[in-house]
Order: sequence, then structure tokens, then C-alpha cells
Amino acid sequence: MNKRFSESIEIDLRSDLPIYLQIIEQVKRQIADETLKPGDQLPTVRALAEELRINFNTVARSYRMLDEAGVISTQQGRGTYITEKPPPMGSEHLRRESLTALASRYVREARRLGFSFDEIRQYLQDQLEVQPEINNEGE
Amino acid sequence: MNKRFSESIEIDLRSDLPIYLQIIEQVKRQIADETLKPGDQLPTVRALAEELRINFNTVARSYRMLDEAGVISTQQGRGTYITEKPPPMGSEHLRRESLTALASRYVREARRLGFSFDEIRQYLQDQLEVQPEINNEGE
DNA sequence: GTCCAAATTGTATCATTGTATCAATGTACT
DNA sequence: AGTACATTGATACAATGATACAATTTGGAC
Repeated sequence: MNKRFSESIEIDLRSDLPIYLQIIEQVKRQIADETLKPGDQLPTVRALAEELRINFNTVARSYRMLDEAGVISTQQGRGTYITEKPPPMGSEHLRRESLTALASRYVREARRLGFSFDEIRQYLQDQLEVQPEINNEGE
Repeated sequence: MNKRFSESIEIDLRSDLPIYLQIIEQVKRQIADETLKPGDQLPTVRALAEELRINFNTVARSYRMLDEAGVISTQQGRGTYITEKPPPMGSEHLRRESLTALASRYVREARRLGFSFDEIRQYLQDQLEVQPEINNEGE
């Protein structure tokens, strides 16, 4: 059902950001951009773990924290679902939280490659000029 | 798994060369002569430390510096592996390509969330102010 | 339909592995 | 001596993996 979701999740084992946080970020982001809608079922902890080649406990940890945040609902023996009424924090808050996470990751990885702040800003500017108002680019 | 590796590592406690540097050199050498191949897992810091009768922090230090050099990938809770791409970002060209890819992704995902260019720039600036400068020691 | 065993799904607990922080040791230079 | 720095050791911690368990669903026997 949500094969599309598990396929669009990407984790970087080399990142210094823990795997379980990477999963949390991407789930929240896909809710914010409506790739995931209320009521949607997420992959089982074991299915997603196999997809990402990681231990299912790591996925379970992500799901548990998302559940505690009220974003999803985990039900033992049933599965995990996007909360019907997603407003524990408001979609606008979730949306801005996602952008912060994206910016944070960009800076973190760029710094890891040894780039200066000016270079990080410059390359962003280049991309803003290259990517106009269009959305869908094959990934 | 890499018993062959740990058995073939030899350190000299009387050498004026620090232990952690001896380990680094031998790992690099075994990668050069293909005793160690990309994807191979190295012994755990504790296993190698016990083998060499030294403190596991010393091995951890070697692994950390090799990780910063891009030679290996240390992953907390998982282990350490030889980097898939053996050339540790030697060329400036590859390094800049990586930054372009990171910037491109940031812009693409942010646009997908519906943010304006100004917001994308602003959130990046916020992160640049939050994330500290890293002290590059070694190499 | 009812019941029960098996499969499925999330949970709990502990082991394993790398990380962070500080202390102890040693060496070089005043 | 005394100071400063590098190296190594000790300890607590964070992230991930392995295993056994509990709740729910599923499917066949009756």
C-alpha cells in the first residue's frame, strides 16, 4: 500500500545524524508536503527496516517517538497510521520544522565536506537560480 | 569476520610513533594493497584493542581520524566499514559536485514544501548561525 | 457463527558498538 | 621544578542489534 513511501525514504549511514532521527524527519516532511495523508498506513517496522537494510528496532524507535509526538498512531498487532487529525502542533508548525531540518542537514553535510559558510551560501544561490518555479524533477 | 586483519596488524609499543598513528598507517596500507576492500568491516574498537593489548579508546581515535579522512565510515552501534568510494574525495571537482547535490536537494525539497526563495535563504542563514565551526585537527 | 492455532505487528529488555569527557602518564621546553 | 602539550586510560553515555514477548488479525475446523 505504502510502497511509495518506503521507496522514497532515504537514509545515509555515514551521516552523523542518527538513523532514527533521519526517519522521523522524513516522515514529518512527507506529512507536511502531503505525500502522506491522515489515515495512511505506514510500512510495518520490519518491512521498512528490511527496505532500508537496518534493524527493525531502529524503525520501531522512530515510530514510538512519532507516536509520542502525536504525529502517528502505533497499535500493537495492527500497524501504524498517520493520525486522523494531525493537529497536535499544526501543519504550519510541522512545515517550518521540516524546513529547519532540511537546512540543518544541508549545513551539516556541507560543513562535513569542509566547505566555508560563504561557499555554502553561494552554492545555494546557484541552485535557486537554476531551479526556477518548477517542482517535479526526476529524483 | 576480519580476523585476518586484526591478526596482521602489529604495533610496536617502543616505537616513537604513537600507537594510533601506527594503526592508521597499517589500515591505509592494507587498503592500498587490497587486503581490505570497500565495504569490509573492521574489527570493533574493543576487539582490536584486546587483540593488541591496548585501550579501546586508542583504537577509537584511529578510527575517528580515518573516518574524518574519508577512508572508513564509523557508525555508532553498527561498526566501522571501509568506505565504498575508496578515493577520499581527492579531487576538488568531486567535492564540489557533492555540495551541488546537497544544495540541489535542499532547494528541491524546500520548494516542494512551498517555501519562497527568501524563506529558503533565511532558514539556511539561521542554521549557519546555529551550527558551530568545527576544529579540524589531523591531516 | 465459534473457537483455536498460526501469522503478523508493535513492545520490552539487554547486549553490542562507537562517542564524549575527563583523568593519568609521559615528554619537551623554559 | 614547572608548564604545556600529546598520548593513553577509565568511565559514562548514545545508537543500534538480537531476542523473547504481548496484542491483534487471519484462516481453517467444527
